[in-house]
Amino acid sequence: MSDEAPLAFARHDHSHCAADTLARAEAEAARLGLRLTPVRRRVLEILLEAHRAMGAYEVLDRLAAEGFGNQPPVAYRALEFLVENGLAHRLRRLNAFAACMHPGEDHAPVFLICRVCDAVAEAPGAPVRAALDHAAADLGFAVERVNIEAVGLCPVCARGEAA
Amino acid sequence: MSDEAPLAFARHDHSHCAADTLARAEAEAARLGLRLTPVRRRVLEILLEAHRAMGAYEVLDRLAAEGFGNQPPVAYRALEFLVENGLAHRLRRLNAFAACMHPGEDHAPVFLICRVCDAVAEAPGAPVRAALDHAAADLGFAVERVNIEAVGLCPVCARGEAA
DNA sequence: ACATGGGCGTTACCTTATAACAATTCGCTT
DNA sequence: AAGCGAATTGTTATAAGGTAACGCCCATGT
Repeated sequence: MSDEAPLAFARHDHSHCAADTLARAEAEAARLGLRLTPVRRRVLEILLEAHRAMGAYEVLDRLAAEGFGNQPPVAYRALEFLVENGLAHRLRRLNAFAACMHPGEDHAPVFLICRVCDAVAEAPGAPVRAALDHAAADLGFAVERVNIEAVGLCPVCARGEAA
Repeated sequence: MSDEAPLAFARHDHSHCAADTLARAEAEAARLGLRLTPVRRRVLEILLEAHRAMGAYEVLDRLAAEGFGNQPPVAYRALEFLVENGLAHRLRRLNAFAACMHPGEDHAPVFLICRVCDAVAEAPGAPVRAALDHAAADLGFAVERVNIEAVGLCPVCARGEAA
C-alpha cells in the first residue's frame, strides 16, 4: 500500500473536502438514527483525513495510538458499521477501506484503482449499475449489493507511462 | 463456503458442461501457446468438476491428496496462471476462484453471487463493461482489468424467501 | 552434452479476518 | 431515579488467506 496516494485524480482543497464530507456524513448518520460513537467517528475521520484506501490494521494502529482498543475487532467492527451504513466503502481488491465521498447520495459507486500510484477514485456508476441490474434480471437474479472495481491507469500516471 | 452449490442457476447436464469447457480451455491454451502442465490442468479440472467457487486452500487439499505439492504456493501459482490467462476467475468477495465457463470468448464477466446458497453465476457483462469504460473515460482513466461482483438472491432462493 | 529458463516443491512467514466471551454503556420503561 | 435489555467495546485466541525466497528438476535449444 503506497503511503500518500490521493483519493481522486483531480486536485482539490483537501481540508475543505474532508471537513465537508464529514459534516455530510454526520447529517446522514443523524437522519438514519445511527450511533456515530467515538470509535466509529474517529475511524471515519481517519479515512477522510488520509483520503485514500487504508487497510484495517493501518486504521487500527492509529486507533491504538489514540487510546482506543488495539485489537483487530475494534477496527473491523467500526469499519463494518461505516460500510454497512454507506459512510465508507470496502475495496476488496485492495483489502482496504475508504471513506465514502458522497454519503447519503444514494450513489452506485464504481472504483477506479490506478495500478501505478494506487490512487482510488469513486466514479459515478448509475449507468453501470443499471446495466448490471438488467443483466442480472435476465437470469432472475435480484441484485442487492455490488462491488465494481476497475484497475488501470489514472490520467496522471498515463502521462508518465507514455514518456 | 457451502459444500455443493451449483455454479449456474439453471439446471444443466453437468458432466457434459465440465468436459466441454475443459476441451475449450485446452484449445484456448494451445492457441495461446500456454503450457498447461499437470498441476495447472488438474487445478482447472478440479474447479470445473466442483462447478462452484473454491478457496485456494480447498483446491490445495485436493492437489495434496493426489500427490502434488501440499504447500500454498502450489495452488496459488496454478490459480494465478489460470486467472492470468482467462481460464479461471477470481472472486474477491469470496476469496475464491472459479473456472471460466467461456474460455477464449473475450467476455466481460459479471458475477452474481447468491447470499443464501452461495451459488455463483457468470453473466454476460459486455453492456456493463461498456458503461464502466465510459464512466472511467470521463475521468481520463484507462480501464485494464475489472471485477464486477453482485451479491443478491438467486431465482431458486428467492422462491424460498417468498414463502 | 550442456547451459538456460520455467515450473515445482518446500520452508518460513506475513497479512487479513473472525469467533467468542466479559465488561461496560446506552436508551428506554417503569 | 432505578432497573432492564440491547448495543457497544475491549480482549483473548485463532482461523483463513496469501507471499517471498531458495533450490531442484526437467524440458528445450545449441
